[in-house]
Amino acid sequence: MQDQSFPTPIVTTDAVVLTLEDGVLQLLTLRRAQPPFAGVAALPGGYIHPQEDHDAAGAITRILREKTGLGGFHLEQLASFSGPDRDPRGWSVSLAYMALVRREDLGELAEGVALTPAYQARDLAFDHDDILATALRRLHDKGAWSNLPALLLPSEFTLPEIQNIYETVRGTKLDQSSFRRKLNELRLVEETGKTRQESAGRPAKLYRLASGAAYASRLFDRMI
Amino acid sequence: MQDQSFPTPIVTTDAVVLTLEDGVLQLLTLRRAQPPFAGVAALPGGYIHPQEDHDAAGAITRILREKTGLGGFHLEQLASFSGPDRDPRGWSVSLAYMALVRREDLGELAEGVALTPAYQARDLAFDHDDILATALRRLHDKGAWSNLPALLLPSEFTLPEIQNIYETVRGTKLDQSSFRRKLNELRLVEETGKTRQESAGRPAKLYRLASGAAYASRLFDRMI
DNA sequence: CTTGTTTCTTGCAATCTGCAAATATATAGC
DNA sequence: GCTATATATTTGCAGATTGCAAGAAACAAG
Repeated sequence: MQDQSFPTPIVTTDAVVLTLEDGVLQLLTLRRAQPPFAGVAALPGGYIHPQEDHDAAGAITRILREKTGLGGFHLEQLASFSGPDRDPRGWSVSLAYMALVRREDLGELAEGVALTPAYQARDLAFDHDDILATALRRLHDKGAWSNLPALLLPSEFTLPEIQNIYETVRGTKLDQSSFRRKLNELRLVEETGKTRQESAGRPAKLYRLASGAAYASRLFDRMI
Repeated sequence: MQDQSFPTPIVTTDAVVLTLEDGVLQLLTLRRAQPPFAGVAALPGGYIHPQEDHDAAGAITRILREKTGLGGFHLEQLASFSGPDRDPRGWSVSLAYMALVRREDLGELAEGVALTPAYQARDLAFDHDDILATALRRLHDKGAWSNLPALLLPSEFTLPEIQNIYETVRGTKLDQSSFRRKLNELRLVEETGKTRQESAGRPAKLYRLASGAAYASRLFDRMI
């Protein structure tokens, strides 16, 4: 750490914003107005403003608010992505975050903002395909032992719905009775007293996330 | 991502280098020669050199080689640390890595380089205490389901030794028969045919890490 | 050869999981 | 209303996994 006689990297921050719509995991993208990659879909992101941002998490929070109106979501660091080629403007670093949002908290989508099925999204600007893949992997991993996937659900949901999001992020079917046994043991959800019925069949009870359960322990002992 | 009319953050990279000496987890520190924090122990780190570094991992690899002579270790990204106060020179970002090294690959320690017990290390320069805490947490978490702690062991080790490092990073005792059963199921280790005897008692067989086992699945189904 | 020490192995009760069947509550058609 | 169909929810239990504890093995020292 001597004198800094080197060109300093460009520093940006980007976010993989995920939500659940009709049982499908959706990625929020922005169509870029300016070069580079003008017209291409990209993760929301931008420069850090040292004068106003308290840290990188504060920067991405500000950027998400400015560009999508979003406020109130689960935010966690993903990783950093760096190198000379990922941004045509020069050697750059992106501090990548993952944000999990309830669809109802997203409201109407502003101009240029779109939702696309997360597992099909491709050809994003920069190396954003890689960043997305990292987020999906993280969600997969934490799906084995945390309540992270549940944060995507609406405020009230059914047991088939919560099982479905876990199956989606894990990419496997889960045993229904085992899943519910765990939900009870961990006190992850609590009944609202209401029920809901789509199509024919027995109505499903509605649940909400239990207040204290920011993080449960693992869901299944034997989940990989 | 419009014009960059803002002061750009300082970008550095730092590494928590851990190794095992006499069964104790040790942190590699450098005594700082220059301000800020001259004379204080710090994690090895430095500026990224966009001209010569292919990415941040390349930068920290170069820095570790230059400052400690080290080459050949397990390296993984930890997190980024950012903000206006962590470095007196201004708003900064550190891309933090964790490196796990065999003590035998570290050789003689160069001037200014020291090993200190990782769980007792305190009052490091900058926010390096926080970075160390993040590394120890990561090692704790991955100790539940990966072979990461085993990468700290010498090339030949005994079963009590490998169990000890897992118990150290997890902070708990593990059942001996269960631990060995898993080691066998996962084919994490293989016998060398040799034995070793310290003090009294039955000699311990020597093992090496199995070649293919870069990452096993979880060690114990029920480990948190 | 007996005792002490450390390593290694085995047996088994208690717990956890996955499968499958049974039960509950609705709609739709007659 | 009654039956068939559909979806949600619960229950029972065989089989797998784990933690505990005791046993067996290999060496040093007296």
